[in-house]
Amino acid sequence: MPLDRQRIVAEAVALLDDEGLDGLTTRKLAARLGVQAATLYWHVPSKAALVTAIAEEILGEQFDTMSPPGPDERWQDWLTGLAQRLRRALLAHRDGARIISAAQLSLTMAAVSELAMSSLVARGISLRHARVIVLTTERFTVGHVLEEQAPRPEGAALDGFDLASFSERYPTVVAAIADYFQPGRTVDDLFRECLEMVIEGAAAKAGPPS
Amino acid sequence: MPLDRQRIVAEAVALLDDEGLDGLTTRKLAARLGVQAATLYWHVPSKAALVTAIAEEILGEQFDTMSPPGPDERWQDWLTGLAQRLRRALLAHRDGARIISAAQLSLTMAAVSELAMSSLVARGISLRHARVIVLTTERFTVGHVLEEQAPRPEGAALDGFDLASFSERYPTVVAAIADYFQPGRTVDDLFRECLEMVIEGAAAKAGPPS
DNA sequence: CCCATGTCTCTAACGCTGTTAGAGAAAACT
DNA sequence: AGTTTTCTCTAACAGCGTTAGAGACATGGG
Repeated sequence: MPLDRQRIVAEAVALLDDEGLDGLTTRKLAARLGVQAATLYWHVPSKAALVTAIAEEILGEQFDTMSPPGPDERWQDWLTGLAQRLRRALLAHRDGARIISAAQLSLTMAAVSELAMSSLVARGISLRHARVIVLTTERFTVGHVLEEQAPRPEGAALDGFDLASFSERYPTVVAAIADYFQPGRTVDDLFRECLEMVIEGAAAKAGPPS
Repeated sequence: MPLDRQRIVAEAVALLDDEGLDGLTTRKLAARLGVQAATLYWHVPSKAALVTAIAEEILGEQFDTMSPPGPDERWQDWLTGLAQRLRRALLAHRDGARIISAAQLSLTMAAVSELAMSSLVARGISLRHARVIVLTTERFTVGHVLEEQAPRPEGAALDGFDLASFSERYPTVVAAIADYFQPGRTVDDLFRECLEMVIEGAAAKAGPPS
């Protein structure tokens, strides 16, 4: 069975999950496919293009089917669901947010934006506002997941890190983190609250007269 | 004059501005300092630590002095200014947002969060809400600038990119971009509008009873 | 049947990266 | 003067993305 682009991308995603973006290497990927590294270049023009293809693959897992908001659905709720799917797509794979950031131009992302903006416009929101709302939601989501997936600082980076003096200097931050580690609460709750806030701002901006 | 950590970081920022994050290399940096690459490792433990130090330097340029909101100042306006300063810090240097994302743990950023959260708490906002507000604002800002600084896709990546079919498939996105290129409007306006929206959501969430 | 053409993979290498080991110079203390 | 500490050097390692060019293999034409 000959190698093809789709198998390469699929195996690249698997390698990404195993080793992260920094471990995603043309040689390791080739080895997994039982092939020499140079061979990949017959199917894929560059590693940057491979990363973009990975991004499409990852997004495609959550956005293979997209539907506009139902007639009785508030656009706020629909957009919230969209953002949550985007987050789920990024979280489903290691360094997912970094992959999306590194991707050069994602058609899937364009399709998401298109559907979102046009749906808002269809609800009577101005094009400019729709753009602001969708852009803000997307960029916040990516920014948020980017930090969610940031590696817990290892021992090496924490030489001379004194928790006591940190707590003294930044008591509110520490208290906020402590609150965030309360038993019932999860990282999903935090995202939901933040997103809710963004969407609330969107509603305020979109339909003050409505 | 012997080499010291501060000179290394300063020159690293200059190199960053000249060549971007991908061009920031230990050997090039050493050459600029008239030294061998290995020498850097006596002053800095690793490149990751160097990137973190660069992040601190960049943030420090905008946040060397920080003051809480004035007694007559709305916290919304104050927080808006803070986010705008953060954006300015990131935009002031090439790949600034990527640098901040790659940094492992920034004390300056912690100080910003501390001041922001405690200022909101001082205004009667609950700790949890303050955390959500500050986190959302910060992450949105980083996510936004990250895309602002993303390289314009080059000719190489646009093989087989057909603008006509793109406009056909994603008309709303294209229209929104066109709107955004109108003569009077700048990228700063777009950020301001998005940020305004976030802050408005924050106000709605923070003070429903107030 | 043989040859040519395209498709796919190989070996080998280039220049680059971050990083380490260990030698040496120079300056500062004892 | 001798020893120790501070700083820089040379040399090298393993790994990276990428390219050139040689070969294997199948396919289709004369």
